[in-house]
Amino acid sequence: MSRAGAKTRERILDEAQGLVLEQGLAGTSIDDVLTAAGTSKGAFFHHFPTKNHLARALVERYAEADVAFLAEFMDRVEAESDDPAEQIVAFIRLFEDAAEEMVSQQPSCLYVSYVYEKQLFDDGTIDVIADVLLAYRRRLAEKITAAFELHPPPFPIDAAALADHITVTFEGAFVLTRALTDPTLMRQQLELVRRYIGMLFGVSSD
Amino acid sequence: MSRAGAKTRERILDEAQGLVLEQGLAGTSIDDVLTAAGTSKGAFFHHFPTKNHLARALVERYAEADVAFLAEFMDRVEAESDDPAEQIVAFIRLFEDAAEEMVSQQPSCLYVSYVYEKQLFDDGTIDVIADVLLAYRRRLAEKITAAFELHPPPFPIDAAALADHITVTFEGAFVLTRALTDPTLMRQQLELVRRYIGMLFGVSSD
DNA sequence: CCGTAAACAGACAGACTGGTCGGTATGCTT
DNA sequence: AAGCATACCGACCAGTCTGTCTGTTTACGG
Repeated sequence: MSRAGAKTRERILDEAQGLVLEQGLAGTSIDDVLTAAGTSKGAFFHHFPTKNHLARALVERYAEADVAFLAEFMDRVEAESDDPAEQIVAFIRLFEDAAEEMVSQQPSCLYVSYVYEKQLFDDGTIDVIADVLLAYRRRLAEKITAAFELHPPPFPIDAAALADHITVTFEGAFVLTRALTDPTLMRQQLELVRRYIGMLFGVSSD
Repeated sequence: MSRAGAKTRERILDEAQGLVLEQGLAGTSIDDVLTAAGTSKGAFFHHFPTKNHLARALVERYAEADVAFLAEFMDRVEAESDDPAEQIVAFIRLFEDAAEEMVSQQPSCLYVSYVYEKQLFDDGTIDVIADVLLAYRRRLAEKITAAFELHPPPFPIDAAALADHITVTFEGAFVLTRALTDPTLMRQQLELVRRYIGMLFGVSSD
């Protein structure tokens, strides 16, 4: 579409994301975003009809990148090994690096902000988040199921729940990281999950 | 102190807690609280000099109850067994029941709301949260350390990190519960942690 | 090089915010 | 009964919020 317009739109999204991650949507005024992005009310409402449309665009962009992450990491670990158990362990290792990077930049997740301010959004916006979480669950759970066929677990265990445990740990670690201002916590927690899954599969997780 | 006053104050705190858990502090106006509590501006500012004082009072009450929980549960599991490993497993089991109860009432944790709206509060308010999290870490970590002496783990593992993993899972499960509207998720996730710790100790976790 | 639409600026409106203030009701103390 | 402190009410104020409007600049097709 527009040539010049796209630039401003991106700048607004970038700055808004930083601010919303830091202080939530309700805590971030449009004027805050304008100041950060160095632009005007006119420009803002030219690109977004309402504040909620910005919120929606934000989470969609965020979710898209997240899904791309999942796909890329999965591709990489599948190229490295044929054993689904080793693939998952390798996946978490990649995840650790990416998560530590995120924490060092800004220890925050847009999903948490959004689900804790639910009433601000129409249902569709929260659905975007649910879809991504379910995508992670599905993709990881099928790997886990395959891994359990090769490496039977010591006790019956739900593959979807174990898949969720990775994202649960990820989101939970953000909370503690913010509360305790400890940038090392994220990696530690994900490493624990990696060890856990390694043990379940009876596979090396070093 | 005051007899009649305490009632209104409590009502304000109760309603405010529900609203803040649901929609965050920035998303909750004083008028919202007044309507819910069926009282007036005058009453509110009689009991709380500012909105932030309410926020502080809220989290202090919440934290106090949380610390009491920790103490009570620990007492109960210590009465049941002398093996620290079994105590921790039993602790998580109690935790599961309490957490499921919380989720069914309102799947939300005040700590998450607060740390994701940090800039609204003075540091002291976040410190209240950090203190509780550290109390959990300390109490659980010393148990874990004791348990590892009786039941050496299969690989070196940081007791504090493992202790944190319980609270990380707890907080993270809230996030997914809210996103997916799945009330069974909390118990599943805590059960996974219980199994994990049971495996590490080589102790039954059924 | 002109016309037209997109891109942007910022003054403005109106609702809502946290917080103030003057006043009243109630109950305890002396 | 007088005096006083606590508890409470709701009109009001100043500032902030989102969203609108008018007008100007920019860029691109013909």
